[in-house]
Amino acid sequence: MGVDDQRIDLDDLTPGARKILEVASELFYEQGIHPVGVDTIAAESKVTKPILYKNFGNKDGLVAAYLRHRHDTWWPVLEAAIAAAEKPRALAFFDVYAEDAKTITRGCAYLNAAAELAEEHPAYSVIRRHKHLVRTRLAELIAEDLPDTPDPGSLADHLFLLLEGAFAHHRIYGAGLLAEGREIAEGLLRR
Amino acid sequence: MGVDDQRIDLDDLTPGARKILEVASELFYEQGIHPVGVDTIAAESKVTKPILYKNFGNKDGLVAAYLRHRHDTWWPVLEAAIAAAEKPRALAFFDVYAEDAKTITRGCAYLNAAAELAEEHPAYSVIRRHKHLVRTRLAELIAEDLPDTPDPGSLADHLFLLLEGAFAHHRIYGAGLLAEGREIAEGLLRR
DNA sequence: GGCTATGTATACAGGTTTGTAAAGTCAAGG
DNA sequence: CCTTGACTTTACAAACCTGTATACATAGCC
Repeated sequence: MGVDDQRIDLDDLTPGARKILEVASELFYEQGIHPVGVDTIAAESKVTKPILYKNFGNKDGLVAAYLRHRHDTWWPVLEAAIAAAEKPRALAFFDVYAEDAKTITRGCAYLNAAAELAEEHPAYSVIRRHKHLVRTRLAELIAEDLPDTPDPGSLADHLFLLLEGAFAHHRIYGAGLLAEGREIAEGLLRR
Repeated sequence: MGVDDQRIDLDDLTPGARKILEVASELFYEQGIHPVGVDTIAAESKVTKPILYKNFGNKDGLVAAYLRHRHDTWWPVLEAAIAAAEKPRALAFFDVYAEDAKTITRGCAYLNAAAELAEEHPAYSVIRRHKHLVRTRLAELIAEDLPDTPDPGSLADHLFLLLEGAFAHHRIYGAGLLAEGREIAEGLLRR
């Protein structure tokens, strides 16, 4: 419960619902939420609209499911990178983001969605939760790996801003800024 | 020429066009681009649709004009703050952003627009230019005020990421992150 | 006076959007 | 054998969207 009661368990989804979610995830990220209609999603996934509405309620529900599913599949990738990383493990965040940026070219899906949606949208809490988890996980790693840091919370937020600032501008400045952010972060952690 | 040939000179606009631009700027920022229709803009500004299309061509043209106008009115405010600031003047960026954040609550208008628009959209170059000007102006101030800095370009980008990272998350984390970013920046500049 | 630019009022074309209704197919499992 | 659940097909309702056409009013300026 708590967070997990909103998880999307792919095994619980019918094949049609799973296909819809896959196609919607791809299109929503590549083109944004508003430009992609449910007709397009239904056509592309070869599953009909009534099934879409039966499974996700309405478009807003599908958007929320898209972001939840994206988080749920991405998070284990992050944790695996953290588990495999040398100390200071906080740099693993930069590596995972850089790896993502090789295949996805529109920056942060959550910030993009937040820019399009009103705060009342059911997906907005998903966005907030995702960012909150990133920020707190980063703070945990700093506190564990650099226990002698005078102000670990401030250092964690410092890295958070470097990481997220670079990713937010990925579409404008490309991957270079992310690499530069990583170098700066490395310098900060060495002291 | 160069950049200025795309400036929006408010004196060159007819009263109707000016009103349209004002109303569109407000609505596009507050609600986003896609949710605001031209009918709404025409109704709210009490100027009819044919005048809107005569002055701005189409909705895309109005969106581009919105961002150009926003930049053109904001930039002198920034320059005034820079002129009035003590060294290191780079901190003036944080103060202007923080002042903005008191009245506007949806973060960076340019990142928000970038998230909604395709790269082929006529407004996209306006977004790129705005961010580029911010980044280079910041680098100029660093180079002038801290001439002994070993790597001024890297320090400038460091501040850029702190500044923009905090502003990009304004809608999620509020003004606190911006204040924290400023403190971190102050610490970096003191050395 | 007459030209030009600005704006109004009204209506419409043509397309796209979300969302629903109704009837029927197909396969697994008790 | 028969119920249940997943899915299809087709059609439709009701908004909403961008953009245009037509005809008229008004005011400044040469």
